[in-house]
Amino acid sequence: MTDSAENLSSILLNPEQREAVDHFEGPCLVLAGAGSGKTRVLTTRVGRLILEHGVPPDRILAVTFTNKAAGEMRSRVAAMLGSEPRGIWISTFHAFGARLLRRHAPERGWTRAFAIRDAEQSLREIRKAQISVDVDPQRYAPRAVREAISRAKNELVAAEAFAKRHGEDRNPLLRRVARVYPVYQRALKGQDAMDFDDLLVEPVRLLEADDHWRDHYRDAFAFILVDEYQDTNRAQFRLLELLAGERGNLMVVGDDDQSIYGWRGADVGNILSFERKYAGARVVRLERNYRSSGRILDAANRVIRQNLHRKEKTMRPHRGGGPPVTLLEAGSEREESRWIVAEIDRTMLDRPELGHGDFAVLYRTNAQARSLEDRFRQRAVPYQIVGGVRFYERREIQDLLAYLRLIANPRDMDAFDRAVNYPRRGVGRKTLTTLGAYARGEGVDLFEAAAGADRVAGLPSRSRLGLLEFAEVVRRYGERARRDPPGELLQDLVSELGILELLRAEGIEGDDRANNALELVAAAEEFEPEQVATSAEDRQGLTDLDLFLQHVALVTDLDQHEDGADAVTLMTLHGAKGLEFPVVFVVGLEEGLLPLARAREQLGGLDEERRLFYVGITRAMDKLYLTHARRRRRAGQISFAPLSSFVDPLDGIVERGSVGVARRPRGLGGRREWHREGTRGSPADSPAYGDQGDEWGFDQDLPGYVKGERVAHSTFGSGTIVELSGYGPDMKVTVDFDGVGRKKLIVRYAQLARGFP
DNA sequence: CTGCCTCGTCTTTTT
DNA sequence: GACGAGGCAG
Repeated sequence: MTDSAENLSSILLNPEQREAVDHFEGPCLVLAGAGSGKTRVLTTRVGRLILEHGVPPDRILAVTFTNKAAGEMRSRVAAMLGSEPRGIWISTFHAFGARLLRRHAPERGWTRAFAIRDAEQSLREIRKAQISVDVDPQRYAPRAVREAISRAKNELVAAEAFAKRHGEDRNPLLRRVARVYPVYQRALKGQDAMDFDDLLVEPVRLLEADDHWRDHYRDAFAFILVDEYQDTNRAQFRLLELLAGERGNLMVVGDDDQSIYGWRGADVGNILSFERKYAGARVVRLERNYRSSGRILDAANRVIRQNLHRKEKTMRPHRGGGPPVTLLEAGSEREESRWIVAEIDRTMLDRPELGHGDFAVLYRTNAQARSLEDRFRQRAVPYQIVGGVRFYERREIQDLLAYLRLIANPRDMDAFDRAVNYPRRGVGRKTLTTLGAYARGEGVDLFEAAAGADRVAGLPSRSRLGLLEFAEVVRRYGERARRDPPGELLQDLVSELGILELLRAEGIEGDDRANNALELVAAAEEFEPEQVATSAEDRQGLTDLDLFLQHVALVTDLDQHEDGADAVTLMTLHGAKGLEFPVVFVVGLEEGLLPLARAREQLGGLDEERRLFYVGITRAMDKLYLTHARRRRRAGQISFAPLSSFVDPLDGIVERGSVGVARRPRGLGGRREWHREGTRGSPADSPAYGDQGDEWGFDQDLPGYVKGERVAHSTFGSGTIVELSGYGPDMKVTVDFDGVGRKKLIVRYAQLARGFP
């Protein structure tokens, strides 16, 4: 980026970009297609507001979705202005919410040191809540319950309102959620904890309820800018609305074609709502693409045109044709990985100006990273996997964090449960039940009960001792936390508990785990409270440990992507949004994987998958590869799937190749459905079916049932196939029979009749 | 009573 | 391939 060298007013902008940058007061909607320079527009506008309009930086609020995007904006603004403007608010929605709540949580019933629960922790809390209101976690998956609660929060439906609305719902899940949600919410509050969604919801409640603070912040944030606006959910829209007020100095930048977070409650409709709410808003469209070659852009346009409900726009190339898009068919994911790594080697020989950092491999699911990683390792090609098993979600990290959380907040029962028996202290389920009963009887919390384990009847001496020792450690560190920095606390804790020795003794992975623990210590030592709470006033009453924990909860691995690194980037399509690479591989283009099979079950799900594909394509600057594997291991099973239908519109413009695929007659097995195969006993296990010349005969053997197909059964009547599994004689179908419900049938016995209406 | 083992289920994407 | 549940041995 040469922006820093350029004088602000001489930055090259096209007329549309200039219009957006020049926009001063009032609402403005920027529809910015992929690669149209939206970050440049946002950062340049921030620069102009400060330099040319004299707006104090602390009255500018810029919100993004990811820490990565926030960091990018921050550094580009700094580069443009020579240094980071003091006091400017650039952060993610969630970090912004957390920052407001650090000031105002007491008005909402939490303390300012509130704990932030990550997804895993929420799940455990929900499971507990389910059990307490007698909703069987086996029957109602806690994940599904969490999703429902999260959706409700995103739509600003509080627990009581939800209970009232859905207590008698026809949908049995929602009826259960109506019971769980209030209990879950009370449990969080009782432990001084919030989940991610609360970080958005509670600020909204605060501003809605309190005129004084609403006016205060409206005045404080004279100008608001929002990146990736298409990904906002209802709560976020409301928050913006409250902050912008009537004045509406609000610039939102988004692209409906890149809306890929619908599953998380994002509502593209917010683009329409914006136009409705701010009827006089200026609308600017950025349709010139500066990133991709003409060929790549052509492919992108062809793909996205398949979506019907979109704001019509066509990205126009700024660059010439470039090499053709390559479509590769591989026999298996191993072949796919091999070929990709080999192709990277080849390309680097051809084009010595490229480094490993110029390549990216993008996939739909994190699991796909595995076979790629194997191959990159084998061939010693440097790579970085971004996302996946997140550092802060690792067991050893969570164990240590649990101590810190409990030290900071003895009310945190999730932390208590996790830390109390780590390292092993002979405290198991029974001991905890006994302790819990005692605590309830005495009206104290678990932590106090543990500290008084002496007085608890019916505990084995080993458990009693363990509890006392544990309580003593936590108490002692709790006192230290008031003055000592988190790095020091953690360092001492790790050595006092003998964590490293314990982890190293675990065998193969032990050393890695121990190193991770050390990395956490290092992260704690490097932590500067000023990063999180800039003003001394915001830090008042909070320990550095409190701030460290709030910070950690909002950091993900995705932020650790290094642009400068000499390594191929491996990440999900979701993770790739906002990035660009000279050479991009979009892999796993199979029906059922991209698009994911489950997406078909949701309204608009397929369109969202296609947008995801579009996002992947538009990351590429010079060369784009699309790959698919005929056979792939998924969830311990082998699946077969034909080429994704998403590639159809590229017919005729792609250069095709294949590797490790036996030739087969056309017209056979061309059906667009993917089938799952049991590994056990299937011929795929035998060495004869290696990577080459593999599944000859497989496709032909598969009874041609297709998901969605209508069938009839002598007893159950007619129905629709909703699931296929198993292989050959073991093949099973799940059929949703009209009026009878779902039945899983073994094809061999079921004698299904086909071709039913 | 705790801890280890096996079994079965489900696994999309992320702040 | 990960995690929870449930069973069993020490």
